[in-house]
Amino acid sequence: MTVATPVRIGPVKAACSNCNLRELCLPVGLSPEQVGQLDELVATRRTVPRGETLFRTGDSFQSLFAVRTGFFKTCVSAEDGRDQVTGFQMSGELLGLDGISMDRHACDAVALEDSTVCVIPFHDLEGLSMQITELQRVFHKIMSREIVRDHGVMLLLGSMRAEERVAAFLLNLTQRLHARGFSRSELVLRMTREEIGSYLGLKLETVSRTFSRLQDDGVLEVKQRQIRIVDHNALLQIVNASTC
Amino acid sequence: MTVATPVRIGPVKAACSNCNLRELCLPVGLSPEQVGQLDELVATRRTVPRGETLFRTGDSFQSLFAVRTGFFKTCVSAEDGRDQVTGFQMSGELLGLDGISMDRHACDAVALEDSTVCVIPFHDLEGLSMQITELQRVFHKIMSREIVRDHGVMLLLGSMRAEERVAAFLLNLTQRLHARGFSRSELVLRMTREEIGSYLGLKLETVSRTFSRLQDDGVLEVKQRQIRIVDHNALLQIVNASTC
DNA sequence: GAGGGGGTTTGACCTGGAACAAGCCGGGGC
DNA sequence: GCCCCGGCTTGTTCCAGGTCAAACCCCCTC
Repeated sequence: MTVATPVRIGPVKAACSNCNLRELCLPVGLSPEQVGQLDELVATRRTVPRGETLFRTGDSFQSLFAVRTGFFKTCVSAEDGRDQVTGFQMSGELLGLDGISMDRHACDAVALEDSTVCVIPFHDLEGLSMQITELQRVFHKIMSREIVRDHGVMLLLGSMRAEERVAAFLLNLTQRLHARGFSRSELVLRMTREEIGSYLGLKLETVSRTFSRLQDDGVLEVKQRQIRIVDHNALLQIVNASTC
Repeated sequence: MTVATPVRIGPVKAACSNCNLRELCLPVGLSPEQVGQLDELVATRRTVPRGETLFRTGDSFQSLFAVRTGFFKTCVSAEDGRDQVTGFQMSGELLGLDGISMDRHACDAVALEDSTVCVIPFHDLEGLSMQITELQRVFHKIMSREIVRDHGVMLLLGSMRAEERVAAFLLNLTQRLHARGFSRSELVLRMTREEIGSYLGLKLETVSRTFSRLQDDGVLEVKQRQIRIVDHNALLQIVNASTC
């Protein structure tokens, strides 16, 4: 039984049972036996080197993917080439939910660092979730959570100002990283200023200026992609600041 | 067996089997017997007078709702009171998917005209979809479609200019209305300029000005909430126009 | 038919973020 | 070591859309 190394290409045996992301991923709340049944289904992994796509708009949809290690962005593009980053995914998060509706992927998923994903054949997942109530429930919650998240992004894009967007973005990232055992106050951005800008509906210069301003104000320390949150409360206040 | 009248309040017997929205709603693609099983489940209707909420953020989540007649908006609000319209729902469309993730609704649903909805107890729906593969599949597709739609809105909010947003909005509305047998070129807006603006991330004045400009350019005829699309292609061009 | 009020239009002005441009910084390759 | 290049910062200018204000329109009520 081979062990996956970061550079290895091709399928490798996965196993939810001994995965430390159990509590953040599809198996959340399932009994050990049920997770065992999932193991059968989630049999393979795939490695995706930095910069490569996991899937692309229009690709036939067969499987969902759970990020095991690494970091992804998803983006949709208009006919005219403009594109929009719709999300950043880290370990334990699912990719590909958009593909279910038309049996084709509706966005591109790109690895922002060398990554590995677990391949979850969707047909099999539907089958198993007809046997395991809890699995069905978890899956529905995950889809619903994505919808709620998207609505939050709409609120951000539709009614927040640049500084608020950046603050909300940082708080969201650190909160998710913290759930994975990382520091609440230090983070390394995996994406460029341009990708952040696309996600937040801002230009990269605006993102950069906003970081600089927050640094001047003593809220952040910014060294390229290394961010230290000096004043967490200030960030919270920026997000909640009513525009009155 | 009573018949629902528009002003009647309270539950009334529903029936998917003889509903003319079958092909746009949850039963799409199910066999007659399967739709019969759905009938058992979708037993009640509710009327919602114009201006009233169907559910509110924080309400305990029990059921999904299928719009039968009328028109809704959903909106999320930030702590500071700002709010963002996240969607407009017409007949055949589902409301409440956001509630699954936390067992509480995560947005408000408000009727923009006197409306009726079919009540779909979610627990029962999950139960039935463990028996009917096709129902499970349809439901997953509906959730996924919502995610894809949301990503489209993010693209709109993140990277389109006012005129493009308004054009995309009108094309989307007419396309959905057309699927329900209405004209492709005439529509009556059910929402205010302010609600359109909130959805599109614009101020009501900007929405109004954009309508006026499109009217001056001979693309639309606007009489208050009555809109006639004079030049459908022009709208398409506005949306697809690359910014080069 | 007078009055009122919510929604809408239009005008004048202002500003936050975009656009353009120049320089900087840091890591990788030779 | 040096150079190169992609990503980042910072300065300047500009404009789309926001803000504020006034008037208008339609419908409803009395």
